[in-house]
Amino acid sequence: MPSVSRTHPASTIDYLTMSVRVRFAPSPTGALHIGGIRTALYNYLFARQQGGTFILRIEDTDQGRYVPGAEKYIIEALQWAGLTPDEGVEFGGEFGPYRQSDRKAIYGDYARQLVANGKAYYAFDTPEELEQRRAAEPNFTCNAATRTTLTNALTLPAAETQRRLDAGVPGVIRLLVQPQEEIHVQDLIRGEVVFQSSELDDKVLLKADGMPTYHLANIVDDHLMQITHVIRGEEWLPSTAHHVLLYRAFGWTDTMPQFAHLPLILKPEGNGKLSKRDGAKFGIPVFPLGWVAEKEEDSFPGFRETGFLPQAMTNFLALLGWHPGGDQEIFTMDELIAAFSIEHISKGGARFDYDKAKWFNQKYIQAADNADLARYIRPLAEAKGYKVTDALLTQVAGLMKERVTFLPDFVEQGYYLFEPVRNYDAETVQKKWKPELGPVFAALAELVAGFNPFEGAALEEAVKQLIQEKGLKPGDILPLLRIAMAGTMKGPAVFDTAALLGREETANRLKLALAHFEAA
RNA sequence: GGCCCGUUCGUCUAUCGGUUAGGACGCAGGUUUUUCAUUCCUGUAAGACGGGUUCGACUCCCGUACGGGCUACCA
Repeated sequence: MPSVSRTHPASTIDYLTMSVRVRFAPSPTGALHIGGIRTALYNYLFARQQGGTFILRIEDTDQGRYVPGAEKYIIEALQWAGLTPDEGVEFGGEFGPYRQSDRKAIYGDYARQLVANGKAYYAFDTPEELEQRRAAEPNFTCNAATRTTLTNALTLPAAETQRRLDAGVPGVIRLLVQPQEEIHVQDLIRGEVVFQSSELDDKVLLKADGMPTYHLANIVDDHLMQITHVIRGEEWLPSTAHHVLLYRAFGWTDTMPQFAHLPLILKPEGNGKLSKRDGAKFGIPVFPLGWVAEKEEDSFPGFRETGFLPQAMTNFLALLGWHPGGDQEIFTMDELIAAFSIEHISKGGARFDYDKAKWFNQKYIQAADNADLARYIRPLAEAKGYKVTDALLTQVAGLMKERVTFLPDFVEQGYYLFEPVRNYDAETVQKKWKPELGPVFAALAELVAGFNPFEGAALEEAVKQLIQEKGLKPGDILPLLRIAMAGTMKGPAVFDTAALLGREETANRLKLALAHFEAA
């Protein structure tokens, strides 16, 4: 009879004395999806709160899926989001290397140790042979019921197995899953989840190319790096049974990390989890940073390029699947850290709500310091060819921040704060302009030209007085004044705009607008 | 198909056996601003279904339906 090893409760004492160590372990297979950022965020929040360590490990064991630039992207994205790792690739640490391809030698030894202990075995079936079996037998999987019909160390004479190994015949190492066992996983979010080992397959641990599979590398690294909590996506829940089996096989159950499986982020509309293609499909960013590919159609903008403040994105993501209770919506990073708790993570999938994301951004822009906003606006303004000063940008920020959603809105909606008016709103001109207003405009221009100091409130008072003297109402002139300054009926208070533009430019715009009105 | 997870307003969620089921986004109306936006106010709308357990169930249990994930020498 196979020996039945049971999960014995991990000695909780260890967790009380051991400092928290969590890791974010993405594969460099392309741009990091917003769901990945959320996973990183939760790990980060937990680490910070517990006074623990947040580690970045790169899981690049699949050479076929490796995408150049992806690792750099991941690091940049984490830093932009304010989730800088304490340890990991590019960040150093005592437990490196942190890139699995650089740890290749380690895994083979551990896999062979399992073979030596009878917990794993060599298997020589080729991918093609297995594919044929799967095609022929609907529910075929490699396990206790089928492994005796396959080509492996359990069915081959010992001498033949050795001959193949010596000859370098390609083969893999598979976990020997004992049937008839119950595997209990204690998930911090979902409670106890039970699996029947007879339903599990003999997972490949070491591939024919000598690289480990996710399962092996993950367990070995989490153990070696002394990871205390594994916070990852729900898609890993089914394979957690295998992971528990691996901890048992290695004899590491005492220090096995605690698991927390996060709910998935769902598409904005329709069914299924959010995917890479949804960005293009719905015309919204689903990545933190843009991705620049050789082909135009493979490139896309991210939250950053769309004009999100990183804090707005993280606040939005934090609440997508987690809530501390209470009515608070806006949280600083420090508040998130203080309030975070794994227990309050929801179980059900959360739909990606772009409207909510936009609202957060708007709120964060409104609340931001003008000088801080100026730093974000500068590159956008310079890209348009505007020559700007910090003083100007700070003023623009102050004038516009209550009416924008994205950072680029400052220079797009508020373009007339940087360059001449491009066109005048015809409808307003038609409705408000009368030839007899010409002299009034001339008087206005004169007033402006001699107005000193050129300050908004005082100018407003003077202009309104002038309007009154001419026997007109503010409503007769102010809309036209606005059109002269901005060309549109949308925007900041006219006199604030004029003050920002300065006396000379204001007078100039009055003159240009008058010419336009009279020609119309 | 098999295994696993899930299910409160359209969306994100609160509630941890006793509430007129609360908040936020969105939407609608109003207010403020002689523009737009902001602000503020009001409205809108929910416990998938069926059985239990209980004095009492959104909350616990079972079933069904629906949704999702996994089922690779991918992670």
